[in-house]
Amino acid sequence: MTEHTVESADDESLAETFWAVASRLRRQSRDSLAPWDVTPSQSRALGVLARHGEVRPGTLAEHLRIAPRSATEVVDDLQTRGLVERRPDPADRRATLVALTEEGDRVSTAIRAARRAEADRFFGHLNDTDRAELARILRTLRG
Amino acid sequence: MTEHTVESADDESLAETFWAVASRLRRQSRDSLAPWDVTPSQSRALGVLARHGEVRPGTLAEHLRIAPRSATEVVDDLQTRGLVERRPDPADRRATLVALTEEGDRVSTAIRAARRAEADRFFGHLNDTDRAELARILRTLRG
DNA sequence: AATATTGCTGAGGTTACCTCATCATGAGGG
DNA sequence: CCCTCATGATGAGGTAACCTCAGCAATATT
Repeated sequence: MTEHTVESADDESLAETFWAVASRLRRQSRDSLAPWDVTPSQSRALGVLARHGEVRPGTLAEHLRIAPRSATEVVDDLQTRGLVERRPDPADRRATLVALTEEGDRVSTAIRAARRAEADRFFGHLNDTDRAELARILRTLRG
Repeated sequence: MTEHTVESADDESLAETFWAVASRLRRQSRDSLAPWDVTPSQSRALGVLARHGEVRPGTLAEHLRIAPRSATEVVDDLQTRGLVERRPDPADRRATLVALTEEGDRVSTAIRAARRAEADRFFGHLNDTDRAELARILRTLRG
């Protein structure tokens, strides 16, 4: 007998399974970043900077989908570690531009390789078809 | 030309997409729990208690996959809200049993319904096939 | 020129975890 | 029976990754 609510009994466990996977992935991410003493959120910010070059904190926040204030925080941490520097935005004296330092560039490159290896380890258990399916379905859900 | 590392260029974005979805789901979860002033981690604990009846904090921790100390904390919060009570374990005077109060039972039932509705809203965008595929693939990854 | 908006950051808070140390109780060996 | 070791819970204290709200400076609007 088909239910009115879409497979309700299973949806709860679908969410649960999703979170179980998330937690595994999170742990593994954390571990694979350990060599650089960089947290996941810092590494995400490094990724944005590597892809977009210098950006304002506010823009960084948009890319990371976090509040501007939170981006300031991540930038602070990265600056303390010498991976990033702030310079005045010549176009607007209120604004700051955040850019990778040379070391930030080196580290972010290394991390990108490590993340790739980590993703291979994690998603590599799946065959090509399943991986493609997963990507497609997740993109649907991302909204 | 097929790569040696499994679709490396896409795996990074697969992880990214995964996290984007996770973040959306987390926000929605939080919102759907708002009426009861219960946090997601508290609701997870309520779920375990509803399913397993009274358990020790340590057992609860295992089900939630968190450290025993952290379970103590969740129980504290739930007890403060009157949703849970601690009673001595008659079988071991070191131990405590955590059980839902009547209100805890009511709330956990209501939350279960809300979570179901929420999952419908979230995963309901998918057709039956995709939802089954997603469940299957995630179970593979859960390990 | 006056007002509103924008960009950043200080202050302070929250959630959900963690480890380590402590204390009581329980279990097994001699 | 006592001694040692293991176990169950919790106090103390810490962390990451967010958040809001308030305030200041600079720019944009009217």
